[in-house]
Amino acid sequence: MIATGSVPAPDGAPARRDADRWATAREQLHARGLRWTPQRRMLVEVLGQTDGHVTGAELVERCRQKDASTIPSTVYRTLDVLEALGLVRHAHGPDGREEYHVLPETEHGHLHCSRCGSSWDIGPGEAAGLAVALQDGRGFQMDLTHLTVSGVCGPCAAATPIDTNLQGETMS
Amino acid sequence: MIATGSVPAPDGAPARRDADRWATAREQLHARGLRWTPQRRMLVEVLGQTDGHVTGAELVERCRQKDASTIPSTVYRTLDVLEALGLVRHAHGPDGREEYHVLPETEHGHLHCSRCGSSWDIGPGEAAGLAVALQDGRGFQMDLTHLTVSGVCGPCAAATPIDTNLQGETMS
DNA sequence: CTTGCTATTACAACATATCGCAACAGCGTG
DNA sequence: CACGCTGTTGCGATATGTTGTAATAGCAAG
Repeated sequence: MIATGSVPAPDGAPARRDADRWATAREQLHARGLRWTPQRRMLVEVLGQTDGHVTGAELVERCRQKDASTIPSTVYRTLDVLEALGLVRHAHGPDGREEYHVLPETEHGHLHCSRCGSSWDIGPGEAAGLAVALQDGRGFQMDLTHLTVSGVCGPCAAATPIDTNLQGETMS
Repeated sequence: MIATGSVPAPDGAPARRDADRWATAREQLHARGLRWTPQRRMLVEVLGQTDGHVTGAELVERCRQKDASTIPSTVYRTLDVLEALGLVRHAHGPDGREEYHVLPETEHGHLHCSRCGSSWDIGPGEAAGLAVALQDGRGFQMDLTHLTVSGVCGPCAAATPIDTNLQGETMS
């Protein structure tokens, strides 16, 4: 896989425009003096076949399927680089694990029910209230893509009206 | 719920009231058929001397100072139990690591600047907008104590010219 | 005080992510 | 096309949590 610069033909990739986005990866790396290596090429390929969210471990796993010699640290480091280029974004799942978003999805955050484990996307509209409050109050610019909100969804709240909440201890 | 009104806080010293909260830990455990062990006693003691936020690793570390034979898994499992009792809450720092809140602090979330690394608390007021939007829109009850918002704080945003049009170049 | 049920612990193996460092390799140059 | 600067990789070590399991010990009953 010594793709010496003269092989512009991206092997039979699906005719999808998304590919264009990733096709620029190499150029973007070059533009910053970074390199286009087999490992990076592979990860970009995997990402190109991905949509939505993926955990870091999942990406490592998929890369391993293509190349069993894949090293985790390389994958994580490459993801850092791609994030710097704006090709991916990461957030943290409800359990704190890394979770990557493949761009260019609509910017969104996540909602996670701690009771049933389901999760949904949060659009800019719903987060606007918080964003404005933080912006006006502190000039803080919220990063919606990194936002994960935990709580209890409607169905679960309705299913278990009375929970063993001991919080908010009424003292004295 | 067992409203133990047997110890109506002999309010001698203001600081002592915090101790009372932890003093009930044993009773609360018993009330659920759980046990009061040296390990739990130690962790509760450590938590009693803590305020604000602590990472799991930090707690493990402090317990180790009191008892070098402390095992991490025991600490984490005990924290889970204490969380079920409502004595502590956990969230995830910007890097996804566990972060515990010792109650009864005012319920709050966290704000973290990805540029300078500083962080602040978010009060119920600021989060109200989001909470209401999620509640009205989906009947979702947000858990503010588990909320961590990432973004760029005012000073950092001011220090760096606007480049949001390009691929957000998040250094690091 | 002894006994017994079972919640808890210690410990080891795993899982996920990061870091240090020496060897390697991409790619611009001569 | 070889050279060499420097970005990258491989890989072991480390950090932080999680989980399985046999052995231990809290606590209440007898």
